[in-house]
Amino acid sequence: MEYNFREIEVKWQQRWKERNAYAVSNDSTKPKCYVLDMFPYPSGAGLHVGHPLGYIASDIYSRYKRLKGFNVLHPMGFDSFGLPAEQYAIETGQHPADTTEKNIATFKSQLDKIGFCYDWDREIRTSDPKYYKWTQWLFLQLFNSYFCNTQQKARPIDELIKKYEGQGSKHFTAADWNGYTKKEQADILMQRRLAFSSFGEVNWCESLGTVLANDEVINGVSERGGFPVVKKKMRQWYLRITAYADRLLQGLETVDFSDSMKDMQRNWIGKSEGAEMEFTIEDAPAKIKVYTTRPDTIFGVDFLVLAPEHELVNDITTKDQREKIDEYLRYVKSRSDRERMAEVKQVTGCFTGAYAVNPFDGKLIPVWIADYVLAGYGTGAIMAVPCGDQRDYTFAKHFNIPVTNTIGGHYNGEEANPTKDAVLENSGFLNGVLMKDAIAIAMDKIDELGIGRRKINYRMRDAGFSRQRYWGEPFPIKWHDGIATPLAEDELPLELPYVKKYSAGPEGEGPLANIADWMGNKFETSTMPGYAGSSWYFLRYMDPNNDAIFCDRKVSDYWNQVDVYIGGTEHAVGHLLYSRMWTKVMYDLGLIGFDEPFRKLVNQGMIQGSSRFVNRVKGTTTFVSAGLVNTGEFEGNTDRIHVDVNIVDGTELNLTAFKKWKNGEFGNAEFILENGKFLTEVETEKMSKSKFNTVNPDELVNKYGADTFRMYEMFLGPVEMSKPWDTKGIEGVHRFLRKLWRLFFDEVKGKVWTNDTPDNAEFKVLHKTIKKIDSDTEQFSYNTAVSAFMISVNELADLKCYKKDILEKILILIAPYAPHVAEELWNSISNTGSVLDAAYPVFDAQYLVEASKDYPVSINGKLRTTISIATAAEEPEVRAQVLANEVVQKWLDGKEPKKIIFVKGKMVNVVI
RNA sequence: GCCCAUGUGGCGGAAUUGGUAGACGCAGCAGACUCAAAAUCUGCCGUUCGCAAGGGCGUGAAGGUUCGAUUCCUUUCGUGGGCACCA
Repeated sequence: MEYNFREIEVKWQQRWKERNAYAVSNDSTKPKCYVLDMFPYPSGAGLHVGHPLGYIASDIYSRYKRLKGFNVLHPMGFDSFGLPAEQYAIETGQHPADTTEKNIATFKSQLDKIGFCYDWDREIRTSDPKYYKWTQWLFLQLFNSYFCNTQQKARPIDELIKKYEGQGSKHFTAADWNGYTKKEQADILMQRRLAFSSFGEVNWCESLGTVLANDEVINGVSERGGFPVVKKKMRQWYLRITAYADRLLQGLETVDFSDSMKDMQRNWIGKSEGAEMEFTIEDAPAKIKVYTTRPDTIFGVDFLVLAPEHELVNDITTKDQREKIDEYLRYVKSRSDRERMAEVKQVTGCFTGAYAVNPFDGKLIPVWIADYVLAGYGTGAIMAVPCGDQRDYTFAKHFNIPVTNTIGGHYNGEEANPTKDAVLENSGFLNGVLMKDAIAIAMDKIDELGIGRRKINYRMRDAGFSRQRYWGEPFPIKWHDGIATPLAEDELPLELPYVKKYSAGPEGEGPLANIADWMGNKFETSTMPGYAGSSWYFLRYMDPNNDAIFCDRKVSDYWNQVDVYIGGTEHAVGHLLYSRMWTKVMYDLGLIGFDEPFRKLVNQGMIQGSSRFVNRVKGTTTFVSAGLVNTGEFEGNTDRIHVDVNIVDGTELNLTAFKKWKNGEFGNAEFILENGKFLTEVETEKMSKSKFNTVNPDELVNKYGADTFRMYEMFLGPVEMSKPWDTKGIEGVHRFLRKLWRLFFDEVKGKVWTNDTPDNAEFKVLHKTIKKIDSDTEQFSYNTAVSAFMISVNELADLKCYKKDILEKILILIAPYAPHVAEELWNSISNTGSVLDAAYPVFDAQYLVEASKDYPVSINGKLRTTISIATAAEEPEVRAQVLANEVVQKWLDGKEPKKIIFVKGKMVNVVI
């Protein structure tokens, strides 16, 4: 009987499906465990080997928790709204709904072949009206709420309206409020809503007549067509995530994310404490507000820099400078934020002609504009201190602005020094004060003089929440006379209308603006962004078919937080912050009972592609093996061509397959071999179709089986680590599973397993394995767990152990990793029930007790020998044994050791 | 540029987190079984000196702390991810 994985896997997948083995109940006496993957965007390329990495890890964990007695929720769904489907529609005319449907079918069949334990009855799709009805409903909750600064939480906007009607606000009286027009009232309320509408800048491409994503803009021109792209102000929707900045920071203390992930979120939020100060302008009424975290450097300010988009630029620019400023503004408009930040070496800027007055000493300082200052951060203006800030210094040198030194010897005249440890000089009332101390003194002075105030600043901006696109959730909003009016709950979902064309509307509005019916109803024409649906999907899985509410409160109280969330770091700041914010809002409004969605986060690494290249002699059909490319006549005379990684074995090209590849494009190729082989070059790149480095899991599952595929993906390395995909090692894992099989059945002899009683050596192997697998599985250390299984099976094979008492326990341990083969063997050794619900083996330490240990003995930290010493031995005994050892005596050469270090159970080090 | 991660044999990686560097697997080499092939099994497998015993070197690079450093600190180089309309 041989290991016929194809038959076994199909059989069990069917049986599990028939008896609903993965159905999850919301009603159980068992403890709950919620294991979630970041759901995929169903792209047209299908699943590649990178996708399943995290899915397999979470599947193993789910199955393991189930064996340990938990009621496990492990769902899967699709993030099916998004830009790629729309771009594909523009290119091919196929409707996104159709392509998305097709892609999801492909994804599902691919996922099923790998044998995941999903409860498909709980599947969700963000583009399904039954789902996005609740996305729209939640948007309305955000729209109808404001952030109460006293309570530090979201409250219904009606409470604010009542307050305005009854007592007014800081800025207006109740009588004022009641006298305002509807539009004026709406505008004031809009400034407090958690989902609000305002004006923002977008990438505008005049030639395409559309707004573009940053990804669609390359070096200032559109990716499609290469047309110029400029910034344009348009009405947009935003989420007031900045209101939650502090709570998003505090919440990080309560969750189990990696430190690096928390760092990334903290940096994104970018909280800083400093002062906002006003500089008056000489001969002009304007005042420029700057934000600084270093008010101690105020006497070192040699110029001010405004962001080119700053609203005062126009007002303060002098006649002489007008032309130059306009020219500079045109230049800036063509550059993306990312370019502006990245190209630091290229110093650009322009003098406005205006001078500001230093509020402390009255010194006149020139006002410049430069693109290294971003409008979105702080006040969009900075005070430049060249002796303390390198960018300011570079700018000053480039434009010959004299540098004031306030830090004495700490400044060498050649580069800035951002120290806080200098004693201040040339600094008026701060002279002689240590900079660290001067910060607080300067703050007090600013307060005292009334020229500014202390301020906490955040780098984070409110989140743009509208897209001028078709394939997204419509906003449940109508516009009447400039007032945004929400739809009533019973009008939801507002369904996305079916269209045949996806081109932008007039003035760059979304494609919905082309629909007469839509415009007649005065519906909002933009749609929600990709992250709308993904900001709350983890709640819908709990109660996916509820028509009355997004998720019943009793159900969300039961499942509560996601216990483990698995996904890539690329979502570190976007998706994770948005879903954390939505959760906090829902918590504030009493819709759910917890305010952090994810208790623990596991970051999976990226699987990169391993590209292969062949080298062709220029202008010929002759190909040269990799080792010969830089030799003789070939040097510098070859082109490098991507070749399909699937027709290369390691680095050796399969010549027959190559000739057939791409419908025989290289059919008449000739090859110059080395040592009888044709070798390719290797490079690690992003996995992508165009680089011919994608590997389809289907092919591997067909060839080796799902169990082998699952274990091999885990064996590649730690889940958190990025690594290039290489199919080469999969044979080893397959061999291992066949070896496991042979402990039960022999190809010739048939059944070999027995009911004999195991001996101590066999129990030792088993319990060593239980201990290792249990802790590795709990800690997501799956590569070492696979290795431990291999060691265990190797040892059992060496011991010729075919005993059921040992083997059935091994089957339970391995069931989360290789469920099909485990279930097959479990059933064939006549166990009743399914291995999916077996009781997890319990580790017993008594089998691992040892009488002695081979201690490594080092001389001066270098290993020289090992000595077998009783496990219980203490220092004096060990000392005597070590000194009596031949090798140690040889190294001592008659001398006394200076010191002997003994770490019980670890090692001995003799210092000479 | 800023933020985060990472660097160990020919390759993927391991190392109880300061205590035997290279577990496990791939590839390779040698052998057994076979008419042959596949499958399987056995041995070798960082580098260098040496017949051997044994020694030197070795975790991107350079310093430092320590009895002892892949692990901690400083500096530096390379690679990957993110940077707000890709998801």
